Amino acid sequence: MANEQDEKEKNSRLVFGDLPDAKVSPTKFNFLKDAVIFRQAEPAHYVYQVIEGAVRSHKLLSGGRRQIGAFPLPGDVFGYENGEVHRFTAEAIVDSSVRHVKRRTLEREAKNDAVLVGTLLKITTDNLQHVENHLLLLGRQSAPERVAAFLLEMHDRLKSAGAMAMPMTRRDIGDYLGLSLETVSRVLSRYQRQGYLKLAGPMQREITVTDPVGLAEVDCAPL
Amino acid sequence: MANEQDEKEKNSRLVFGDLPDAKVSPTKFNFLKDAVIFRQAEPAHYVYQVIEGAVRSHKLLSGGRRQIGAFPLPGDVFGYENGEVHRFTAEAIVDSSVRHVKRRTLEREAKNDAVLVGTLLKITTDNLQHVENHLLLLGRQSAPERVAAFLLEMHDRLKSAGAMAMPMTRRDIGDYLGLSLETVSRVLSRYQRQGYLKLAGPMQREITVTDPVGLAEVDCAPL
DNA sequence: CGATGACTTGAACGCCATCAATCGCTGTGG
DNA sequence: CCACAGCGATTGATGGCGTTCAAGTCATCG
Repeated sequence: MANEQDEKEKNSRLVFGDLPDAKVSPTKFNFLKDAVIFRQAEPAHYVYQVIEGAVRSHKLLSGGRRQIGAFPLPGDVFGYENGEVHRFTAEAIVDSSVRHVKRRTLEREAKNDAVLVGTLLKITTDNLQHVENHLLLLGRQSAPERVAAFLLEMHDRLKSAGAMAMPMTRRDIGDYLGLSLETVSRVLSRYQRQGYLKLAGPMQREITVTDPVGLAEVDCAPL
Repeated sequence: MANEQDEKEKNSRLVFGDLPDAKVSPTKFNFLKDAVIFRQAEPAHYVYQVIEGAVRSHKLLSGGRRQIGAFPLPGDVFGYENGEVHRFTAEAIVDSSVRHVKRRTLEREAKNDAVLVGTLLKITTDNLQHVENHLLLLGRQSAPERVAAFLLEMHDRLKSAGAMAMPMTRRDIGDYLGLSLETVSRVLSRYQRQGYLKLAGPMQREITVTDPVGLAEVDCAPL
């Protein structure tokens, strides 16, 4: 919690950096916008890490309904499944580059490396924790609360001084929050009118949170 | 998937049975209806298993809003957190008995026991998978779909020939599905009228699913 | 420069929550 | 033993929040 960026770099180094060069892929794989990185139910041969760009991982339902589970950003590890298959589909949100390592390799190395085991466990735990918090959001929070939570999450993760350049569309945000794209748009507009944030850029994708404390109050504190 | 009951017994034996007797608690702990087993944010010293009865694990939000994450039933392991604290509160739904083992003990043993490591990983993975599926349900499914999914889940887990004796209230079900208790009641009534199930018993807590295939069609298949 | 895609905003609808009344079962005390 | 209080479930009425449908604007791209 103290320094998320350091954590991320530590994970990165441990999972991707400390393996023998022959076994880890030094190559960057490039994916164009909307390209599929892996599909749900495919065998999970690789574990991935975003180098640059942004990814969305989602599940589909009949009728074109979609639930996005996470937005892996640069530094984030994704697609690490303990099961045999991927449980989400992962796509590049914008042109992105990614590196990967064979899951089998990772597991083999882990047998002789207690620290690596811990790192993998931490990735799973963080994953689990994020999903558990998202349960509460999807099950019991109102639209304004959800959008506030999203903004605060991104505010934290991007730790940008100033405007955040959101790579995802309003529809992506909606599918992450269990809302329609119109509702997301309306709530963002309202927050701008109320002075919580400022929208800018060509598609209003640059968001500057001007009042994180106010948003935290809206995103009703747990308990 | 082939035989869930066997899986459960295997996990049970590996986590609770194969440890030196001195280290595993042979005692049954009894909890009265609505008693708290552990609380969210408490240090997670123990891992638990339901022996008999039923448990609910939940998170709270302001305004009395509650999201139940799981209903551990006999044989199920719960409260296994890789982090230092519990992320849910666990309560007995009805008078229940539970056994537990120290997390530290488990971790120590795991260092010399690759199989135990696998078991713990599997518990975490199952956990993760369940929560991920629940995300989709809470984010994108309609009330009738959610109730159908719940019925099918219970139908699978209780593998009872005939009536299932639901230990939880309509409110518990609602808080699990992100619905109001009234909506749960209405949908159940409608399903009974439509011949999908039969409600019986003092508080209509005995549910017999008469048409699981029909319910599976309602609970819109993923893709 | 027309076409496409993303965003916003308005209007109307609908699903589900909320409020409220009733019923049935359980347990308790007169 | 029975009246009554209390809890859970059901069912109806109403309303609101968010979805859906529909324009209209703006930026990007062929």
